[in-house]
Amino acid sequence: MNSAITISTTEENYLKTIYQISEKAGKTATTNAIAGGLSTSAASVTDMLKRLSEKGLLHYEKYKGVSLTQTGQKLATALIRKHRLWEVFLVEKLRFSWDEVHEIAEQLEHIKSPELIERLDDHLGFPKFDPHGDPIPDAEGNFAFRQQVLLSTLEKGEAGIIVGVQEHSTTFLQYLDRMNLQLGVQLKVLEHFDYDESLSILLNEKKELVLSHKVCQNLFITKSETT
Amino acid sequence: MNSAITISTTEENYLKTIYQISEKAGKTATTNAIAGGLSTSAASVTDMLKRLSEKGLLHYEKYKGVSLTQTGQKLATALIRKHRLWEVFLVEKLRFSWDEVHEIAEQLEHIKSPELIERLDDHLGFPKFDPHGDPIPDAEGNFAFRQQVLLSTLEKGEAGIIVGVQEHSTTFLQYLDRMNLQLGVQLKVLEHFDYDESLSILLNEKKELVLSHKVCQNLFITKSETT
DNA sequence: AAAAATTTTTAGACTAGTCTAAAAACCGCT
DNA sequence: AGCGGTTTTTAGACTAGTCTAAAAATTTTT
Ligand SMILES: [Mn+2]
Ligand SMILES: [Mn+2]
Ligand SMILES: [Mn+2]
Ligand SMILES: [Mn+2]
Repeated sequence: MNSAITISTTEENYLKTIYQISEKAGKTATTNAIAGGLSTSAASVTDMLKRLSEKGLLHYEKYKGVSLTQTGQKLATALIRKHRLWEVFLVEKLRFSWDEVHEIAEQLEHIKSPELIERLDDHLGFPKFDPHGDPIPDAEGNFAFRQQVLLSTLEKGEAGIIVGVQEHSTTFLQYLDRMNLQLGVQLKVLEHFDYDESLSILLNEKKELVLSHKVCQNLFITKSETT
Repeated sequence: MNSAITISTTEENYLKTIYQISEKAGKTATTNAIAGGLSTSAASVTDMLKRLSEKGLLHYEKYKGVSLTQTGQKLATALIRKHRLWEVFLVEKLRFSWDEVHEIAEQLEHIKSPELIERLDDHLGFPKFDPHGDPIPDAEGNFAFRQQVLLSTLEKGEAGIIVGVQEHSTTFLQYLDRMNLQLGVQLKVLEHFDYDESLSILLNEKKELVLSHKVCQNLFITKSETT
């Protein structure tokens, strides 16, 4: 039945990058964008696109950009699933902090064993979100949906809970730690400063603090009922 | 300081195989033996030996076989450490059975992160032996020693505890499971049959059973005081 | 000690993945 | 419709790792 295609780690990384680009940039991924995402040359990308197209993992037409096939998408989401489950493992079980796990998960996501990942999922209690608040797709590639907005869109007086980050850089994550802005923290907007679009917020109904616009644009919030 | 040599997964596998061959076969590993251990051609091995020698990981002289340098040995034992710790993880935490873990550990052992492996060790409670009874070297490459003999060397009346297996094949491990011959099981030799060198043993002071010579030559036992 | 058998090395070729430089195609603008 | 700039593809070369076939060295047998 299954024509048992083997897929290399390199190919997997291309698929994942293409998936992530297509996801946010609407539909097709361009050669240059892929090259950027993988820190490789455009020439290498063109080469690989031909090979992946040959294997039926994406639709490729010269100069037209690419989009993943059903099969290609399945492989990409499986990779994201593995990446995020390993991140949960590293944080929950091995006590790594959220800014240390991405690089290790980049390696672990390529371990090949369907049984392993299902058992890991079980071991972790079937988490739906990773340590950065990103949704973990199920084995079929379906992501959980969650109502969320950027903190920068909240009005004065509105309240909510931090549920995720948009940017994943180490410096941002460490900054958040320093400010006690972990996932699950409850906050309320006290004041909006038009001058630089910074916000004054109240953390856990205790600490008051001012956040720059840049920070507010990178924090996902689920609004709570304001009584 | 550290000239930051990078080492590929392929190179790691060569080092591990050479270490394991040198260990049991006395001193130097031959080209053919390495080729056999890695299921590759002798020509490929010669090629790689030159490269690893160039990198200072082993001593190579044409036609004379090879032996690992200090550095090469450190890398090899680090790999064995990782392999065995991951096997413990798979069995203890993810509930795999001992005949399913080797292949997965072959992949996991190549994950590069010193921090990861030390945290894993901690998480597992610093185990000294893996699920097959093989010793887990510490971070310096030192193996724990344990008094052990093959079951086939026990005399009638002698008793002991199963502490390891010599052969690691799936069929052997599954056979042991079927016969309830797990690590830690206590046994006593009831009778020795000269005809085919099989042994009649008493398991956990309860069940009696006859084991072939082949089985007895692949089970490690730590003798207990016979009162 | 020479012949035969075995092991190891060399030579040459192949694949996956990468690069740089140059050519070709595409896009926006006049 | 054509020019200029940007993007993409092609061409050609390089590395790591592999292979087969043949040559060279070593070991075993006679
Ligand atoms: Mn990540
Ligand atoms: Mn994440
Ligand atoms: Mn193993
Ligand atoms: Mn083992």
